[in-house]
Amino acid sequence: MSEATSNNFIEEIISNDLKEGKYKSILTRFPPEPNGFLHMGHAASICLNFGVAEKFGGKTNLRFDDTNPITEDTIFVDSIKEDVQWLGFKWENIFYASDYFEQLYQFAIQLIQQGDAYICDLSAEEMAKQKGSLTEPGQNSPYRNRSVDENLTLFEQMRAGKFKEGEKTLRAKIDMASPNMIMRDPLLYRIKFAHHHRTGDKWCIYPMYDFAHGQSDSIENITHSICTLEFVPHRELYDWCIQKLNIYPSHQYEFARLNVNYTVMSKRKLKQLVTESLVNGWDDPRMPTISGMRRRGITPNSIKTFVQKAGIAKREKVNEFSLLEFCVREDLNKIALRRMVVLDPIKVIIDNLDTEIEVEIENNPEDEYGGNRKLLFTKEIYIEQEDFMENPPKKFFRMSVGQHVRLKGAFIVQCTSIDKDMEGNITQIHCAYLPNSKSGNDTSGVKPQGTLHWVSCQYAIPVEIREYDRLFKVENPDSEEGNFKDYINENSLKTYSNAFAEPALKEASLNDHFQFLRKGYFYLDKDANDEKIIFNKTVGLKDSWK
RNA sequence: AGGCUGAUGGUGUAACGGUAGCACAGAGGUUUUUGGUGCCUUUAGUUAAGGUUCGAAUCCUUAUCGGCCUACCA
Repeated sequence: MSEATSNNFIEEIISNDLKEGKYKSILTRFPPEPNGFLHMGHAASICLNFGVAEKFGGKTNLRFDDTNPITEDTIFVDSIKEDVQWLGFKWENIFYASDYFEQLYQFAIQLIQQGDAYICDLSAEEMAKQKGSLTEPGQNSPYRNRSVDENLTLFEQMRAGKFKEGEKTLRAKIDMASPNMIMRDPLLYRIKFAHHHRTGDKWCIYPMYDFAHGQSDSIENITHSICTLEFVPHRELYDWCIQKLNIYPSHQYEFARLNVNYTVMSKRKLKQLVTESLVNGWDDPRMPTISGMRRRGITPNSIKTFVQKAGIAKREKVNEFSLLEFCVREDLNKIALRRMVVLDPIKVIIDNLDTEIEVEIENNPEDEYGGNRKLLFTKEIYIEQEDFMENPPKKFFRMSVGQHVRLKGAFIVQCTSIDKDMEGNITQIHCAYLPNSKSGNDTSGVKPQGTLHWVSCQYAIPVEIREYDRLFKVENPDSEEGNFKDYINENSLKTYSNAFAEPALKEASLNDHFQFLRKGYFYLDKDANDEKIIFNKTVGLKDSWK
């Protein structure tokens, strides 16, 4: 099997670096901040970082970028670990930026000693004012030329808690006229009297992202530090720090974040949906979070395939949700156990049947070793309301008076009449079955055009089915006028509380993925219990009938 | 406006100066005891204008359009 898949531009860079002997092996890292749950965009980053390492025989560290104690928490650390593992990746080491706080502090001292950093007394507002604009240079801070000794003393006092929050900062001395705003004497350290999830109250000064990330990469000897496009302007500072400190030269490469239409992919917005109860938590099956997708029944394989098909490039892009659906169906079609569930039932009476007849149906036609299961065909069954029409259009292959249909795995039936209530609603349907049409032994010669799924009224178990639609009404909520929440699809959750499932589904577990025949792929909800069995619809089947 | 960055069918992605290909979506057909799956066919593209070259999606120039950057967030 010749590997024909071409490299993406990151893999191309790595491949060349390896070829030129720049590195003997590569080391990447996935660097989430533990302040929220991972989403599809993170999945892309995970697949990229771990994927290139696997592809080129390297390793990947999981590193928590925990330099802002205000927002970070161990519950996020735990969920992130779980999600990465669930996707099927193994990290070489787990590190935390906070592991390096002492080392980072020493790096800061080195910068001060070299005259490359200074303590600044400006407030946030004053600093912003002096920053200049995109077209105008900024002004130097009046504190820019403090002596090395004074800076050293002040920095030591900052660490010792001698100053209030916001009173002093450590700044890099670079260039207030740089066309790159990031390089206009950026903040390196700020004072925060906050409890850190790992270092506790040991520190009251914390490094900024720009002073922590590159150095952390360098300390770990990361060869390729892969991040998203918005960090492009930070690369100049990333390189500046490494060069001034004269430490291991990790290099940063940027790719376009992954977006999917009809949803949002920013931690901030997802958090808003959760805190304002617009969805039912981070793992709501409508959320593009890893935990939401897991709960919905989307498999790690299909996420990986999707990310792979979506590709890695440098231009902003929005992928179609239908590509994800395709990947999910492709995976689930091979592994999902076939079962019959009637979501919206109507009763059918087989008038000429007075016994129970055992029938056998395959568990998965795509799996020759999948085996069969037995079901009882009984006098009273449920079918889907939408599978019957009193006045059918020409191409309606389902049930209508006089028409023959096959009941999956059982018999051919012919509808004889319908009962209605006072208001004219159909209450039940009468049929006659063809005794010589049993599935597998059909000698009736009748060839119905349609096959319906069904459950026995007597043996079916009640279940709740939750069906999900897109979370937003517009393709790209981010680029619409006004607030993204104005475009929420208020009908994104539809609950069938009256559904009936074949008995085998009593044994459903979180290890099983199901295809409910003619309806779609379904997955047991984690909140289901013995009293209430709940299934989430993962994705529907392709439907070529309108 | 300053800097950085990008532009290939509806969407996403290849082609590394030499036949614009693949996937999804769409359309049509075929198979089928799931209107599923499989299989077959098909529609549709190099932002624009110049230039270099035997030959340009690719190199050069200009234009146009998009994204990002002025948080004591990451």
